[in-house]
Amino acid sequence: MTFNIPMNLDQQLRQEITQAITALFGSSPDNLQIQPTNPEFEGSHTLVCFPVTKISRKGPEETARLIGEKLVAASALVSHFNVVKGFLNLSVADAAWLQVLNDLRKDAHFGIQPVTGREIMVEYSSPNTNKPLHLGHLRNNFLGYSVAEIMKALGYTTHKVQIINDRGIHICKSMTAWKLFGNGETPESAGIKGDHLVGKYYVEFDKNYKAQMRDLVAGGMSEADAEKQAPIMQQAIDMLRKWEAKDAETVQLWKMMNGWVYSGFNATYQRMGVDFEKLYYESETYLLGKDEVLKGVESGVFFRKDDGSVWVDLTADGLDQKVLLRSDGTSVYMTQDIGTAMLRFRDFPKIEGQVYTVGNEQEYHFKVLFLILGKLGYEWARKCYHLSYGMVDLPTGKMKSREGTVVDADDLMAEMVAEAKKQAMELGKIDDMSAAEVDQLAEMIGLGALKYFLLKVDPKKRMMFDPNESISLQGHTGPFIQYTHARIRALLRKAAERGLAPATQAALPALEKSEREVIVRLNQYAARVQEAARDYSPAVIANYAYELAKDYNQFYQTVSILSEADATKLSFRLMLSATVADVIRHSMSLLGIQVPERM
RNA sequence: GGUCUCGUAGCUCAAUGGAUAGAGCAACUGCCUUCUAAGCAGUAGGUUGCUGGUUCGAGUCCAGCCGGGAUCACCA
Repeated sequence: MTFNIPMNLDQQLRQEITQAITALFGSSPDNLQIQPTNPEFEGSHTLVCFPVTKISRKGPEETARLIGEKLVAASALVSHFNVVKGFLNLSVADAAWLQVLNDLRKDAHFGIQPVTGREIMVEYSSPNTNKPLHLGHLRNNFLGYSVAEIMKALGYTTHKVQIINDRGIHICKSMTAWKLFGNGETPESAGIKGDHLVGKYYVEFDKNYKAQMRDLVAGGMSEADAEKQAPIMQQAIDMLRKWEAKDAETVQLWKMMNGWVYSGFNATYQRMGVDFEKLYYESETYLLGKDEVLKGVESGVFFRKDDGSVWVDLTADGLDQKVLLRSDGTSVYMTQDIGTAMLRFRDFPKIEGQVYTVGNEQEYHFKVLFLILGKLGYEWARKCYHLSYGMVDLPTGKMKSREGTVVDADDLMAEMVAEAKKQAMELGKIDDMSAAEVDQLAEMIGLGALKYFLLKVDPKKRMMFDPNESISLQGHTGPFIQYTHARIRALLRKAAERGLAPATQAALPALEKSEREVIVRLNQYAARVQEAARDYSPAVIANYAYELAKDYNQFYQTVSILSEADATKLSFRLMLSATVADVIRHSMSLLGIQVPERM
């Protein structure tokens, strides 16, 4: 499938610069460095001329001047230039900028050139089922969802999935404690969300476990022995054994409590605004990798030790040896992940790879996993990517469930929405809204603030979550950008009331500085989306949306729009505003953030 | 200890090897009788942890050191 894609301004300019340099000096470097001009200088595009001096055999300033003169003479785009040291600052003609806006206005993809026929899978969330979601899961979910949306915007068919860690000792702990102390309590009888109720018994387990250990140690037992010997732990281990033996009563309890957790999770996911195409359950996949590992033993990829355990030797890759099957033949985490990966490529044969959104404490694990998949001969192993993100720290330090410093996802979302509502009411701009409309708006703003806060930071970096600062709705925040959108929409409504419509085709003799700057920013959007996808970084989009909103606000505050006497200018400014609103909405949607019509 | 990773304004964060390192918050000054002030303009705030090296050019690359963090389980 081929498209007739019109060349965009950046590509055209690059081509013209290459031609100019070739005409002047006989040849041109392949990778010309063209960067946005610093705001302190005039122009929009800057050619860094130092690398060209090798070909020009002249000083950087003279090289820049010669190229600039050539471009002004030969290029329809470049209107004038200035040289600062070795930097050639180019000013693009206003007519060209107007063309950029006209093209953008007509393009449903805002200049993004979609690829087609490519598919990718994005895994995110993937919680344990023994406690509710917390702040760390929020970063995970928002990141994974956003990366999937960004890939989608580039034309990929994306499959959002998660692996639910529904089996193992952790859920057995909650089950044991519930059995011992629950008295048949249910989410309904307790009036508590299912995931929180199960989490309550996980905490209950831990409390009793600790008390028992203390007693045992006081009685002279070593700490290591006490950890294993504590009666309640014995009961949990017994529970796991029964589960693996498919004991009917245990399986029934397991199903019931996991069911509570799922309905709780679903409510949380819904409020978060994330979704999944398919859920994988560890209980259904944990045996799958075993066959592949055994096959690997036969083909010599893995080896068996005397005690029967199976290992992979990665010392040649600079890593260690890693166990894949225990001596009793059971699977470990790695084995399960091998099986899950294969299952997913079987379910979705057209995906070219998958993105695993998992915290950076598992970097070693994924390095090993991808190496193993490669050794097993799977081509797609090279296209698997660990979207590794940093921990979210609190001002008090690391979140620790044992110390009760975990920030609960449901609580946090509720607080953010409540704060948004409070501030909206105080401003008094929405007094005529119905209660339902106010709630809907508060939801949009509160979640927008939270998502933006977590997404604006480079995913790879560890970040600080200060509850007081994060709840702020001013400055470099989601609500700032939402506000800019709402204000434009209000402007357009008011214009429509007065019978004024945005131009469909902009035509002006010249642009105001602030107008040109907004168009220059709009022109960068497609490239920034590409960059975000390349780096798996929603932060790129988040920062772009902020820059665009800032540029627009400056324009908004500098020129008059509805009271502009010149009808051509007025309709052009409406068109520019409408385009900004559209790009804000689009870019924010890539972050999973909705924008309001008024606020 | 081995490996990986981070260290930028008081705080939280930006900066494809390029120009005098930028925003927001906090502090201080202005701007609502005119399109939404959740906004705009301005002041102040820096030896980019330290020392070398590579380069025309280093916050960015390399080496060493100092200081955080992660990881190195027949846990997940």
